[in-house]
Amino acid sequence: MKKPFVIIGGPTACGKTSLSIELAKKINGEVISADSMQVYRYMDIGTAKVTEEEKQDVPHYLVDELYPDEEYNVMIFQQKAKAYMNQIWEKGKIPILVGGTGFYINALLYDNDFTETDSDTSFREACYAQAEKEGPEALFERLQQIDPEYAQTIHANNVKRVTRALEYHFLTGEKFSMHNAEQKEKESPYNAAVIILTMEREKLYERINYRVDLMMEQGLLQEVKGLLKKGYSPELVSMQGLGYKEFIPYFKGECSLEAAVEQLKKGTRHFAKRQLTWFRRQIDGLWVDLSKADLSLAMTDVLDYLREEEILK
RNA sequence: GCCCAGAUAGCUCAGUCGGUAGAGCAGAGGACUGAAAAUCCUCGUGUCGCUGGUUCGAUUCCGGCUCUGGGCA
Repeated sequence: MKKPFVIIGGPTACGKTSLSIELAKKINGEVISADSMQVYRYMDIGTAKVTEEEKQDVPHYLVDELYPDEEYNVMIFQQKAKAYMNQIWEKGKIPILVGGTGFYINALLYDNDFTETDSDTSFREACYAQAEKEGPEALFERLQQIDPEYAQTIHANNVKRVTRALEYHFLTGEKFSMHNAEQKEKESPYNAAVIILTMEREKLYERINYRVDLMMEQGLLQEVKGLLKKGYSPELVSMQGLGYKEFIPYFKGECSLEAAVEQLKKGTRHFAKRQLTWFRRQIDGLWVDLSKADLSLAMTDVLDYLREEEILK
């Protein structure tokens, strides 16, 4: 008997948080965050993290669990999230995965395998050095030699992806394309229902722009300054998040505050678009357009869907 | 009222020595399977302000008009 699992995805600023909390109260659920940035402590305003007040006593996991200089990636997310799911089921409750990081959602939903390897980054660094020195094509040629199938699906300029494929081959002796093909075959081990929240593009962009202005009023600049003051380097993965990296040039005196804010708005809009692309192509589910339905109407649709999918009786 | 400059893609502008046009930004689409809020790829037809004239042919040259800057009174 597969266990019930509810997933709420969607682009940033579309209203995932409030819907997920309402739903959790209705179906006796607890929330696990599928978000690569909200895990980090001290990064509250810029990540639009749920506040204690918003939570309304609904337990949340994978929020505020790491320091900004700690590593986080799909594999760590997957391991932690699985553990929390089991805890939630033991209580007789339903886990609700909420977030905008589609890659993480997939990883958990299909229980993809991420082979454990050591965290030695010397191989990667050598790859970057080569790409830097001889150009990305030189690195890409190596991939064409060992895994032409994967090379065909990827662009030579995507040094990050090329490097990962080379690293995978280096560590396992196998082709990355084979591994990926296997993972794509997988069926979900859960009785899962996926709800994807969306919104008219224009309205979503308006909300994003407005939310950034609000973040500035709430003291985003002080938050970023505080992180730097604590000694967190701009190089950290956490500091590459939207709402953080945009202010580094400003602090260096390389751009005006207005320019940094505009950059953040633009970056967030582009991000929302990429998220939508991911959900469209990668995951089937119920799409709920929040620009056409208010929260209570959307909730009715969601509950109907959960009954159809036999998550609820 | 007169003089000068401009009017070209949603925005800022380039350009066509006369053969119906192109950059940046904005925007759109896509990829992704251990950095994913990251990384990467693709996409530019618009009455060239309106209206006459010259011309085989005008967005380009000439005249008039309208609007917008700036200057002089």
